[in-house]
Amino acid sequence: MPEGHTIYRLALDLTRDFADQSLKVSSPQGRFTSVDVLDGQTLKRAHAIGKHLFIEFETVEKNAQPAITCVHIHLGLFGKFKKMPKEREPSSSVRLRLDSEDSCWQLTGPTACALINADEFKALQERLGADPLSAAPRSPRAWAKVHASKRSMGALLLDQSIFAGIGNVYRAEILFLLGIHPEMPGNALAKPLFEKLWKLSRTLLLRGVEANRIVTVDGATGRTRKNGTLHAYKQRYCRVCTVPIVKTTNAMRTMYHCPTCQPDRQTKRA
DNA sequence: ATGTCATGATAAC
DNA sequence: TTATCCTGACATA
Repeated sequence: MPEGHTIYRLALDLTRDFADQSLKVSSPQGRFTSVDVLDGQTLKRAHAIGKHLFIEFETVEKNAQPAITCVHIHLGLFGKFKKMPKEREPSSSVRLRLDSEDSCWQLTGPTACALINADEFKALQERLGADPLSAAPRSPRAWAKVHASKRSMGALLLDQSIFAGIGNVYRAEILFLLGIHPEMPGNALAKPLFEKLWKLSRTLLLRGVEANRIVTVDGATGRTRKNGTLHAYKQRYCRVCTVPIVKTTNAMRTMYHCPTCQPDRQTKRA
């Protein structure tokens, strides 16, 4: 499930496998047209902001100083970026393939995969809000936006210009764990509870990076399919109070909440 | 075998 | 608010 944890983990894994190595870079699908610029160049690092992945290459052209060339990738709903056995032949749907001596990664189905210049990177950086994975444990700007908004907490958590990296699964889980009704307006959230929310987002995302999947239930390993790893998202019954989970729509996305554990649409204190 | 929905985001109305 | 893009898993027939 590509929410922020997936992208952060990808950045770590790509950096681990490829940093400071010259790579064979190709687009078997042919839709990443500027891929030639990167072939044979050195990958310096990969990093993430929210659900956006950036891979930086040091590119050297003839008679020119080395420059940094940045690839911007967004998986969207369907994208996958996975490590493959090196001997695997790329299928015709592979948008981007990276090969080192030892490792091979393939990208399929992304919403975005393109070179961007420094200005375009800057614009993205400014468009995105703070990422709980990379930013300080508190985010004054996110608080200011939430505090000033009468939009629902469900909508605000999905807003990438406020919480970069939170997706539909994490929003359901975070609101459940804090007992916040998804329709509660942002301006009704007391500051201490916002601080808790930010810290919890960071904790859960970090756990997601480690497990490489979303785990919000304490003690759930996520290894077996039977022991659920989630509290509310796509769950039938609340595992705390056993009441049926309610399915609604919030900000045009499916929302799940427990009517007993998240009863209160009014002002909430921590 | 066919249809529906999904972790996301954008453009256009 | 809707249509649209990309792909795969699951449900229904």
